[in-house]
Amino acid sequence: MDSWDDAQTFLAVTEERSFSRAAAKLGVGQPTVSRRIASLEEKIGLQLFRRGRGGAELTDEAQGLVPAAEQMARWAAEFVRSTSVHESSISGTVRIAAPPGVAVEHLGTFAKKIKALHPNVTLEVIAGVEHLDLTRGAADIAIRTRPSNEPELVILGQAKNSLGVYAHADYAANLPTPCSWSDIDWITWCRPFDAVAPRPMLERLIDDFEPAFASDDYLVQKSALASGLGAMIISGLEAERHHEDLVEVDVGVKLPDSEFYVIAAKSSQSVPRIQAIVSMLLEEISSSKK
Amino acid sequence: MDSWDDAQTFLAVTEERSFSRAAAKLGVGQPTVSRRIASLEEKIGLQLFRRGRGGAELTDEAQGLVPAAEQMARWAAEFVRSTSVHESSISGTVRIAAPPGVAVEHLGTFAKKIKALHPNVTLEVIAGVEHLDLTRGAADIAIRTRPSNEPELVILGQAKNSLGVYAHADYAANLPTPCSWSDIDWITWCRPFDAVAPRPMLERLIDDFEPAFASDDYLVQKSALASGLGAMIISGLEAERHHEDLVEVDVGVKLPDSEFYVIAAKSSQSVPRIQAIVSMLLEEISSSKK
DNA sequence: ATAGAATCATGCAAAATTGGATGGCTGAAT
DNA sequence: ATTCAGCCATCCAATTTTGCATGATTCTAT
Repeated sequence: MDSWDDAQTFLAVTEERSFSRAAAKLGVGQPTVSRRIASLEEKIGLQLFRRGRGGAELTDEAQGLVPAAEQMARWAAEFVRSTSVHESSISGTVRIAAPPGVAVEHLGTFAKKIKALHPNVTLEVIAGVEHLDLTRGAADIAIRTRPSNEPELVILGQAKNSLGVYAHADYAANLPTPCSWSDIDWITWCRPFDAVAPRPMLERLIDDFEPAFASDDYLVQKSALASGLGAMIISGLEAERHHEDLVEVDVGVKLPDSEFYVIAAKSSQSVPRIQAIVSMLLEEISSSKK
Repeated sequence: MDSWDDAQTFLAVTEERSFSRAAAKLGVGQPTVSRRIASLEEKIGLQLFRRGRGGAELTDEAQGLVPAAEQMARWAAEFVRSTSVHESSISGTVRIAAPPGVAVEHLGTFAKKIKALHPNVTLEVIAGVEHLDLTRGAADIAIRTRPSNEPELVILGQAKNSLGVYAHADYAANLPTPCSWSDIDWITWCRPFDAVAPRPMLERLIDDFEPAFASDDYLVQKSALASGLGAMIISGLEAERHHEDLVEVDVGVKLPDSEFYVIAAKSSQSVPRIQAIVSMLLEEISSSKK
């Protein structure tokens, strides 16, 4: 009769498409999930998942259970947020989701400022491109490259970064002038992040685009850049902050600015610790805007 | 970190205004609720309930947690319903909420018909006037005297009953002719059902209305009626069905018909066993209409 | 083919949760 | 004033739930 547990377990398996991953997400053991699903299946007399090598796949008959479970999850997150409204001190954990580049480049130093001002706040940065559901509390704040139009979310701020093609001086010296897109040895993302900016843009601009180097790790890309392997598209701010020996490569056109949006669930704004981090984040953004 | 359990327990205590009643509702022991609430209070650092002699009262600071928990409950009920959509056989439990009069008078015999057609369905009749929340699965079907305008509910059918004043022949013989409202010894509801029809109507019609006899139990009222203590307002159908020795008392005016609405949560209609019971219920109603 | 790596299911001991009994408290009725 | 009935908190034994280790299975890659 405990439908709440059932729904929670069911949803986790549905979303993770795996008993073991669902267990990890729920913070329990894999056998527990296995048994819970088995008992739920027995209770309602219907196979919910096809177990296979690749994990667990939702059966057609079980599709109908998903929406209600999703709504429960949404309101569960809302419940958690509402428990934080009255917290007296700015403390706890705040999770920020950001694209890998932004995360590596900006949030580390930002975390330091936060620690200075709010020593009891732990910042968790989730670097990735997965579309985490803020309404469900997968993260508290997201930095995204596209604005959101979900009604439960709100855009708290936005920033523009002027982008440029940068390379190590030694590498740039060997480039022809004028230099075209296809002359450059590009360093960018590889699977599973091959849809992360700026790679899609490069693929649009260059026929049969093939990067000279690619990594799923931003720091690895940067080290390749520093070694003079090729060029990357990064923000001017970033270039001047860390790598004085980087120079901008003139490709004849001005790159469009990259945009970032700071997004949160509406109700997050009434949670003191999230409010505090957001306001620092917005300040950080506006001060770096020039 | 298990906010789902927390929310469930919190909501139960909020609604029952008592740890022990909440425990009963959840099907766990009272100490369990006590501990769960205590641990939740500790977790969020806020007293949620004022414990007192009369039970547990929500503190002002905790009011904000209610809406999210309510929504979770709503979708939990929805989840349960969705698990029943694919049930192959018409079986399980169907809960019908009805005003006490209707419940006693009609649903007993109705239950017999259902058992004949669907032997695996258990009918649970909740006789009462509390406004049970159908969207949360407190009941599957409700018979109410007023239509509902909640968007999540749907009116599946309605019926009219012609009402009349009935009394035992011996009692009626001693009434003056013509007979007025205040001449009659009325038998009707008492606390806590003093707002149930037809008592409010009687109080409107008769100054300083005081029933000759009142009970919170419909059967007790009927037995008082049969004993010739006084008169009751019941439907003609009901009068002729059970009590051949009852006669209608002419009070000079035709009483307004009483109306009943059969109501269910929208999504209940896709649950086979509920669908089956509803269709029988509607048939029953239309056949008794004449 | 065959080894391998990933999955979910199962057996069993350990840990967490539970509930019954009990105690303390508070306000109402005698 | 005192009993009383109802409430929640606490203690401890019993049950349930859990997790680790292992087994069975299936598809992939060599």
